[in-house]
Amino acid sequence: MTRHDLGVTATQAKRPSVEAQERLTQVGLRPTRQRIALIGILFAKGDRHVTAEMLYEEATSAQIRVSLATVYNTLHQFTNAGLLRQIAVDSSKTYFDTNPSFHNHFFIEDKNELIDIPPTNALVGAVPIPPEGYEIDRIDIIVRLRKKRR
Amino acid sequence: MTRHDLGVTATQAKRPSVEAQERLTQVGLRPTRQRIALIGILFAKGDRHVTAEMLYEEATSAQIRVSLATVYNTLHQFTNAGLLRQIAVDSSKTYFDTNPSFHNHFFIEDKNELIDIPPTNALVGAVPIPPEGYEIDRIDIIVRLRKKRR
DNA sequence: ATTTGTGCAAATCGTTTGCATCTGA
DNA sequence: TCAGATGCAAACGATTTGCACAAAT
Repeated sequence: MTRHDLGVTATQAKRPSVEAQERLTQVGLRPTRQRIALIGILFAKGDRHVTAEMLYEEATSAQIRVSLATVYNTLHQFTNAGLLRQIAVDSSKTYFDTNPSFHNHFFIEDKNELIDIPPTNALVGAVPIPPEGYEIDRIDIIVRLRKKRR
Repeated sequence: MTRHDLGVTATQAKRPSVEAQERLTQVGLRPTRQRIALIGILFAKGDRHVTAEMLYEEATSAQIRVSLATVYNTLHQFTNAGLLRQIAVDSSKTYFDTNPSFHNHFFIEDKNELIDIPPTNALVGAVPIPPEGYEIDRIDIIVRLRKKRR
């Protein structure tokens, strides 16, 4: 079980999960009803790439009462806590990745979909040396894909 | 002289440039007053990373009458024509790079500044294989920098 | 003369904020 | 009890759009 996999199934998402509660407490966030529910949805099924709107829709249709503003707050709190990673694909929507460890992404332009690049297929290289006084915060690599024209 | 360097100096930017006109015609855009002026500003001094707002300010203070909407239009037209490259650093502002050829960027987080990674310092590696039916449009690599803490 | 571009203001859209109310420790 | 969290609606900021007018071919 990886660090970001809480082992919560989709059906469990609605019920308070002990694991989710512990996880929240660990990172210094109060285990509220909304946060427990959201953490449940986010980590229920493997790695995901969600927008605030997507998560909000999903929570709402799962009978979880939560406001969009709280979804935004929660996503940022989880990101600061290291549970999520933020990804900038374009200047409109912001995506959040449930796998915070370093890896790269394919972005399928005609579907606005973000998928992990399998590690066996990864783009790796020398890490550049930052200018004096700065250090690397993180490296974002996005490989943009378009439909192959034949 | 590189392909994207028109050799136009800052002082020439205000006067219609034959080179700018030719360049526009080449890519199928009518050489209008605004487009000639903007192309002049953009390529006057080496590689740059501008936002629509930045370019608009610069044009305005150089006595060039142009609307912000036209700046947006023009930036997109130039991008489609291959004169510029669009860079997504975060989900607020959109940056345009006057060097459309492949290279990577440092993003200085505390200054919201984008700079080229010198080629000698570049991050290169194996190019990942896209999923079936897709091909690589482009690869965006952004190395985010924060002030070194001592 | 016809097509294309421009400017303005209003509209859009994702995201943030202010503030009253609620909740968890 | 009471700091911290939530919900709502209003505010925001970057970008886009509709449309009348202007400029280029």
